[in-house]
Amino acid sequence: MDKIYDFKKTEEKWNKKWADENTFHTEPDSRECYSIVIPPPNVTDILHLGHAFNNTIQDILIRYHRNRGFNAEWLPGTDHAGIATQVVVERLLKKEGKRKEDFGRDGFEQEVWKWAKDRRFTILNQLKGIGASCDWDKTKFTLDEDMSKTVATVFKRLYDKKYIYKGNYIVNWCPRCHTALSDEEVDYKEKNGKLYYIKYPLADKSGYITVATTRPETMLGDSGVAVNPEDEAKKHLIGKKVILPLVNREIEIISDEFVDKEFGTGFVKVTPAHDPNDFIMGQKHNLDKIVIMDTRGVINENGGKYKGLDRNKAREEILIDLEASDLIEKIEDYKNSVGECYRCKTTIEPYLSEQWFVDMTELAKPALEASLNNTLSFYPQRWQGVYNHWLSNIKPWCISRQLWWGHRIPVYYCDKCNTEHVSIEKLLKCPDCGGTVRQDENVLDTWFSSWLWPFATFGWVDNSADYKYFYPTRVIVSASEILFFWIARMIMAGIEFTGELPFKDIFIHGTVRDSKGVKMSKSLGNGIDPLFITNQFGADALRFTIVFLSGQGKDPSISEKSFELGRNFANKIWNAARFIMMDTDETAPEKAVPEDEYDRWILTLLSRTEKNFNQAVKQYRLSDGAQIIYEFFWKDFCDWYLEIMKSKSKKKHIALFVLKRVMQLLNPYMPYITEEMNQILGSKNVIHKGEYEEFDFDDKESAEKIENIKSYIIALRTLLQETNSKSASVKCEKNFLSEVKENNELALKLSKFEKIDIIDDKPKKAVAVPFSKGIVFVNAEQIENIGEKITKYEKDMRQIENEIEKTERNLANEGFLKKADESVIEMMKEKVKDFMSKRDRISEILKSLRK
RNA sequence: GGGCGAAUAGCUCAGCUGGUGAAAGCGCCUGCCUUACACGCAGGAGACCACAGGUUCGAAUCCUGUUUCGCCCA
Repeated sequence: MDKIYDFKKTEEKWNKKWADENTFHTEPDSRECYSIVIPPPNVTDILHLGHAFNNTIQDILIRYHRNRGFNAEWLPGTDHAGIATQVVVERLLKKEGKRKEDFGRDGFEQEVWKWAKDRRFTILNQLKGIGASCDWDKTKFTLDEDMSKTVATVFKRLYDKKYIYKGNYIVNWCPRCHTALSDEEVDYKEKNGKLYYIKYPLADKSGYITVATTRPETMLGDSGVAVNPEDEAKKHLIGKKVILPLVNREIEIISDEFVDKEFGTGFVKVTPAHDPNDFIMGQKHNLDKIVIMDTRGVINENGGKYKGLDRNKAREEILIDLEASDLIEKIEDYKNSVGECYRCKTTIEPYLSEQWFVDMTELAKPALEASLNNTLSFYPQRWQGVYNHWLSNIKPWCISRQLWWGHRIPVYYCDKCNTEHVSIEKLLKCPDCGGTVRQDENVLDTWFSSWLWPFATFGWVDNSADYKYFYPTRVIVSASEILFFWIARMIMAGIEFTGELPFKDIFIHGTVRDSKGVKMSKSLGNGIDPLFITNQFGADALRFTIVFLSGQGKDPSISEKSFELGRNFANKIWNAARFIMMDTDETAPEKAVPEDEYDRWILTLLSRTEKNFNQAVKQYRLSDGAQIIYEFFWKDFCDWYLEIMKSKSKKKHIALFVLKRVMQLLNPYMPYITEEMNQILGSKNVIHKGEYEEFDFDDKESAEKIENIKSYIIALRTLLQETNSKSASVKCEKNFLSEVKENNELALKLSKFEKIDIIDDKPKKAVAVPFSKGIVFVNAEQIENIGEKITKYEKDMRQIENEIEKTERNLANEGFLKKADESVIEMMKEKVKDFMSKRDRISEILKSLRK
């Protein structure tokens, strides 16, 4: 075996084997199943550290349960990502000097398919490289035929129930992408804008009022001015008319409690077709909704002389004209948040248009109920509140997008008999009159397919065997950003269409950040490429490190250097195994037969480790799980058990046994090296299909004994470092004498002293170090830094006395004795005893120092 | 503006329903190439658990307020 672990060789080997044997594919059988569906990455995505983190978590859960005999199914796939993909392809075409209109709708769709065909697998192939054990045969794409059929079926059901409807609403409109955006697709950014105070003359020529606005160009579409009914100073103007400047339209002053008296002048212009709040006000007061721009953001015929100007140019012109008529009172600097298209960063336009909506009211009710009665569990729990709050205030979902890439809305219009039909199959003729029909131009919001993902992917629409067996899934693993528009909606869809929750647990993990705590992003260039990490440190190292460093639901902060942690751990495992298997062809035994107290000690610790580990994974505390194994393996097993084994020339079967079990525990975190070790350790089965059996072993006495011996040896090592002497003395409690004698050889070897004397009498002048059962000394006439040592031990003394005092005060307290648990009182008594002997030891040391 | 969360060693953080002498990794200091591992070994320093009150026999842990930071919603 090599001195340094060669992860590349191992990873290549197992990746090939797993692929060749299609190891992770599974079919329904009699076992209990454990299934997860992947949050489908966008087809435009390439693997970043966030994906690596998200998928490592899922893989750990899947492999853990596969090891434990579940029929574990992890279904992979990708999302067609409507806008994102269309934008990418349009950009590519632009480089060739072409526009999508040059191809026509069908032609363009084909262009996108050309691009997406192989792209669908890019990120999934990258996932294979980090060990993701997905069932690749079941890979899905949201535009697969059966997925489309599911989407249309679901659309029809909701349409027939009248949950889906068409309506004129204010939506977020991107004039660049030329489509409506959902709230989630808009990024709001604080911007330094201006607040313009514009005078609107009263119609009766008795003066003017002043309105304040950040978007003066929208005045072309004003159909009212509003004041708060409680605004005493302005009350008398309600019902009066003003003349809208530049347009010369007469509009009314209305009252609405929605108006903020403190904003601007207290007069608010109302533009129902270009502002969401104004839209609501307009509905209430029956104001005209005047659309003043086209879908490209260019002023239309309702804008009079400004027609044909881009919205930004129109603003400039309007300000010049207002200025010329002396209608601008003042202009102030003003910070406001402006919405941008998440794709192309164009400022979005609130725009009145006809769109398709889903009324979510009824869908939300059972989804909320499932959370309130805890049928759904959130990890960490605090997300439950966020979820509940959102579902309690749910709004209609705008599902139409003016794109060419996606699921086209399955609605057909017959112009001959003026009817509207929804059809799952493509409709060619009007079912009523036989006339030709045309399909709705819009496609559906990408999330309209994603929300069906957990059941659609398993074949719900055909009521397949997979669907019946693998659905519902067990857990969804996701970041918090998509709790609402994906997770909550999947729950609603699951209940509505399958009558079941799509998963029981919701595991929300953090966002990966750089070492300074800044979110990793392409634009900042602070991202770490997971492929670079797997090249440099190995996939196991990548997986282990990222999970090790992330608390439950916490944002892990990570730099390239961080991954040394996982690499070093893999190397430690490799070398421990190399050492154990040196000069032996033994393989790991099925059963552990301990031969001495060292064996019983390490087996006790192993058993405790396994219990803690299983507990951690069950509660989704995966980072705890990693740390539990790390600590046991490195600190207990390598640093002590193997060293003891070396010194005492012990047999190797217990070491082999422990090593193999640790490999089994660790397999979900570091699949490659553990698989490799498992094979070297003589196992025929690959770990991930092995069935884990509980291991129980408990010998408290041996455990305690060895801990005391460790404490003794550590004290000797400290002493050696301080004195550089060859021989030491030990003075200890009587009940520890036999251990000292029996372990003399071991103590010499591990401490590197050449001789240790057991003494009773008080030492003369000496350097001393305390341990759990006594003191170790080196007699010395000259003691270096004696002052420092005295100061240190005096400090210790004060602390110990404080503790004793505190604890004794407790034990003397009636309230404590009455209310505290028996075990706690016992512990406190034990603590006082311990501290007292510790105090004695230190005072003895101080005495010998002061002589 | 409303809601949620965080604040523990130089850094990243653990500490589960109050009873621990506050844990770990990285970094730092000292000594080691001890034939498994320098991607290592041994030893050590370093934390009045953000601040102010309160509840309790007992608070890093529960409550209230303050400060700072983050996220979400409007």
